[in-house]
Amino acid sequence: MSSDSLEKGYNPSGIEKKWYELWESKGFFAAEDKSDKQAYAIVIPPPNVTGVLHMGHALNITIQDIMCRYRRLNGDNVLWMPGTDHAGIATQNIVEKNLAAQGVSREELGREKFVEQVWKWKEKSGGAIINQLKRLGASCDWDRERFTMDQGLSAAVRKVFVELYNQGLIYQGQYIINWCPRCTTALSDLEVEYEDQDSFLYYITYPFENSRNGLVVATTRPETMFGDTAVAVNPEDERHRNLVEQEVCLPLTGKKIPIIRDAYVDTEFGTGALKVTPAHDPNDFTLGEKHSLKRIKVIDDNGNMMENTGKFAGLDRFECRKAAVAALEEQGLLVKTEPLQNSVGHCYRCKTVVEPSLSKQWFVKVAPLAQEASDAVKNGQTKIIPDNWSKTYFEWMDNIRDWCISRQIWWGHRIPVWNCARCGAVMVEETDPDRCSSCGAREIAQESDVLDTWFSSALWPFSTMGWPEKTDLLKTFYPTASLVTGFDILFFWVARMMMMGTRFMGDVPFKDVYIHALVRDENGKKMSKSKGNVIDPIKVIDHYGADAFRFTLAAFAAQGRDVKMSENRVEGYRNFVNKLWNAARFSLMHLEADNGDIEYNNLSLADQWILSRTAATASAVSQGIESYRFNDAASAVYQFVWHEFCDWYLEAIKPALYEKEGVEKKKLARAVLEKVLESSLVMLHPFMPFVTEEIWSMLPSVEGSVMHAGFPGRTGGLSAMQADTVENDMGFLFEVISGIRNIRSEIKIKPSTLLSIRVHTTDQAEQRIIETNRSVVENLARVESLVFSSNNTSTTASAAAVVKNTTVHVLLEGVIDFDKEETRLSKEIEKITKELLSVSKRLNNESFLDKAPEDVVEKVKEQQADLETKNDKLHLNLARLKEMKH
RNA sequence: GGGCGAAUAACUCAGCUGGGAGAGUGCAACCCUUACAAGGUUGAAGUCACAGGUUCGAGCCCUGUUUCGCCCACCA
Repeated sequence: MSSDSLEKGYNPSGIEKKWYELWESKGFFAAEDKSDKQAYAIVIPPPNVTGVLHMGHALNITIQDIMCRYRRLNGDNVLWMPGTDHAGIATQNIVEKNLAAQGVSREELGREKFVEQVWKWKEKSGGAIINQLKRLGASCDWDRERFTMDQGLSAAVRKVFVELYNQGLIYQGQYIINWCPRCTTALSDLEVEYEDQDSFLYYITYPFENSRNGLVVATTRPETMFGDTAVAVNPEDERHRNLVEQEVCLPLTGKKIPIIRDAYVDTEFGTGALKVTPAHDPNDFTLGEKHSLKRIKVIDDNGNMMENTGKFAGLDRFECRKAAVAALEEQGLLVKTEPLQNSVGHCYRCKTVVEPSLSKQWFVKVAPLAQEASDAVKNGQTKIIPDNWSKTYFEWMDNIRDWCISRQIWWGHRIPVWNCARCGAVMVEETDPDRCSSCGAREIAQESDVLDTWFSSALWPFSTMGWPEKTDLLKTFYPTASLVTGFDILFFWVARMMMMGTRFMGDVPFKDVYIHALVRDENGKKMSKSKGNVIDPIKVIDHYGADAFRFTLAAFAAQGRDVKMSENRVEGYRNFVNKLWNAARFSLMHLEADNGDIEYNNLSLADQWILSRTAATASAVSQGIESYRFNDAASAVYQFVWHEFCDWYLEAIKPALYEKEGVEKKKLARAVLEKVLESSLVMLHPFMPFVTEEIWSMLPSVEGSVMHAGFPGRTGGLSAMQADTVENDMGFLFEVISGIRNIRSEIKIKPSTLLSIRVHTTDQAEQRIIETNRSVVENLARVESLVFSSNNTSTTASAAAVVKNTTVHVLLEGVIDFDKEETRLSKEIEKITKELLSVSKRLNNESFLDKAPEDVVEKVKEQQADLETKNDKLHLNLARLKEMKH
């Protein structure tokens, strides 16, 4: 036996790396393109190539790995498809920053060279996160790793674009969009993050011609006034009902602009007069459309004032705000300024304030796609778990606006549209054309814009499997089983995959969407670099081991909105890993290469019990994982391993293992011990892959990897009836032991003192249980002498524990402390009395007897009977004790 | 403005279709009993946010209130 080589404490460093490399090199994570086995697929939410592993990834990956490893243990053909996302703006920003450090701008470099640089960066430092996923133990099929910009995926993107265009679902047009002046690109509505901000509301007089009077408008953005093409009032507004003027003068410019009337204007806000800037405000844009107003852009792509703003030209938009206000004040046109909290949009990549701006962009007409995607969830083809997210999903799908998909950056899928310089023809092609398809001219130019990153991610579930080719992989694995993700990208990603999947595959991309919580710090705050509250998952792994960390995440993964991460908790599960390690160390001292078969007919009660519990646990773990209740699964196996296997079972079989009951018993116990340890390792493997594999490799009786061991059966070789009896009997034995321990502790008998006990029982079965498990009681309660007595009246001093129909007397000659035992008994009686009261109250209630279901009434009656028996016996003992005191 | 969620032991949280409240940590006491002190045994600790209602019975269902968090929306 090699237990000498096992360290006392489990040390994960080195072990994790060893096993991960072995699994990978042996191809244990590989899926089969075609197979008779049940197919099970998950596509990874592709992290950004720029990504660094954070807690959110860790939870997300752990959950998926648990499901994949669990399915493999059940013999499925599992595909966990990995890859990364090119993350257009984010990646471009990083490379630009690097270049800036060398004093080079991307414009200086030119498009082609710049994109080359990005690829170089990607090869060198991109995808670092993949190695971090491996540290976690992620069992992805790495040979299939994909990238949203690789050839296959790019082909898929083109095909989808062209088809959507041909279906009339992609169009180009001049609309107001969200513009980031820092990234100099358009953004979709989703890519704008709104934040409440302390601003000012400026009241400005727009005078009538040749008058000191005018309309006072209220605005938070005076700098846009140069683009005003009207002032709007509500026709119902009393204040403006008698207005005769048709125009006002736009201050600082001298231009005349019309007064329009529209019910859109809120009479409650400001002065009830609204300046209208169709080129820089989405609402004003619609208003302008309705009233055929001119659209005048006054802020350029970099956020500076344009030539048409006169002396303000060239100023930054916020500088201009100050300057304009000052100028207005000087002219006496600023009526007042009051503070106002409003919500301002920021770029989700660089946090710059977004400028709503008129621009020519490409859009996807999403309504028809959204309809299909919405229906797929309504009719149950895809299930969202937890279900309350469905409502959010529907809500969004129902109110969706067209998706701006063009980005004015260089890193990404270039829009496959060419324009002919000669005849103006527009070509939308899957393969690059070399001449105009209508006039044959060679002077054609491709659109310079690239597509929104999320456009390619939307195709991920099928593009990664080889679409548009008809691959075996698609046939085998599409639609995938589950998509696991946080709710923060429900709209960005999940909704769009649903749209593209239903449209291009004719089937949903996944059957289940499991939305997990977001990980926050221990105070419930979002982890962010600026707050400095980020816990680095890799550091946690270094410190506590990947297994402990994964188990913590699983235990935390209750279906909810967020989980609070604390290292304290990880430490607890590190201890659990260590507990398992030591249980294995102990077991290995007793196991041999051949421990024989389990002879079900000769097993001890403890053996039968642990087999029954193993089966029950296997069932609970399966159910937990299959229903996305990972915390239930984790706590079931935790409870089993620590408290049932270690605390009770291992202690209970020590007499047998040390051959205090003969060779035969020892052999039987070994066979069961082996089986239960193996089952425990397998059940734990999805949660703690490394330590379970390490221990597995040390078992003398098994070969191969724990990954292929097969998930334990759910019956344990016992019938349900047997299991019931066994658990009841064992429960009784535990109570007897706990009763004795309680007496020892409460009346302060040292643990080193061996006890003498006398058992009195009126129940044959109970006597038999104690008798046949005598050594268990002796060992666990530290008893040296155990006798049965038919006589319940004792002449010697004793403390008594009552369990069902049995009274256990702990004999206390010389050591008894009457007072302590009296207090203990009284306390016990008090407790019982209380319980008895509540039970009787129910049984005395006629409506309860009348209306409650029979089995409930029956149960309560039994409870009452048990409590009464116990109560009687306790009183008897208390009375005797008092007698002896005198 | 609309929607979603949370409030349970000192702390962090479980508690799925209503039957009488659990875990981990922490706390207290005792113990280095030949796997484990990263451990063992025993114990204390809760008007389940508040107010009503439905029910024989409510942490769970209904109504309202308070506090906190998140998401969405065209808050000049």
